[in-house]
Amino acid sequence: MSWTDERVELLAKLWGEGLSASQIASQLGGVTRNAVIGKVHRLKLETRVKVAGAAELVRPALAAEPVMVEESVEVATAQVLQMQTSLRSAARGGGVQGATAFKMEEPDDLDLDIEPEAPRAPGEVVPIARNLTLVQLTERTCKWPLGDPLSPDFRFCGNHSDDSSPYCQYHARIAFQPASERRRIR
DNA sequence: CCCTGATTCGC
DNA sequence: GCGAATCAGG
Repeated sequence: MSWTDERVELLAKLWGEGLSASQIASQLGGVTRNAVIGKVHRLKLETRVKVAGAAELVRPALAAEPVMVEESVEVATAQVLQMQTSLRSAARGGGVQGATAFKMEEPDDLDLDIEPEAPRAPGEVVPIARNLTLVQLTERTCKWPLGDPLSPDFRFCGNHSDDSSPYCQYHARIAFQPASERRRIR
């Protein structure tokens, strides 16, 4: 695959929106993240504020000059996704498993993260979804769908899934229920 | 281990 | 110009 004008244009657009090199690579197809990074450098379009993994991702959107509403939403979305990734890795690094989940008893519904149809026992822990888009899924991200597939807000859980499984540990339990355990699920 | 971008250098 | 390998890092 070569760098046609169209592909370069898409690259520049996505890079400007704050997507990571690997995400852009998967969306372009036929190239690796290394290729994307290399191209970005050759094009000298470094404008993006440092990414370097975690730290501050709030600044860029606010510092940028006025943009059209729709574009702002896209940027904000990308940043939120990155933030979730950062928070997740931060929690993982601390070895505190509880930090990535919350008890169902607290009705502090963060809307997007709750699967209404999922039956849960009191006190059972529900993982917070990463809300990844289709192109962000990899071999080891949970592919449990969240929301309306026809909506632009459609996302996937995206939490880590064990090698062969298409779902994270939590959603695998829901997806592959033994007949004995399956009770009334509307 | 998962991920990020940066750089080098043979092609 | 291209991008795999490598480096440095969260």
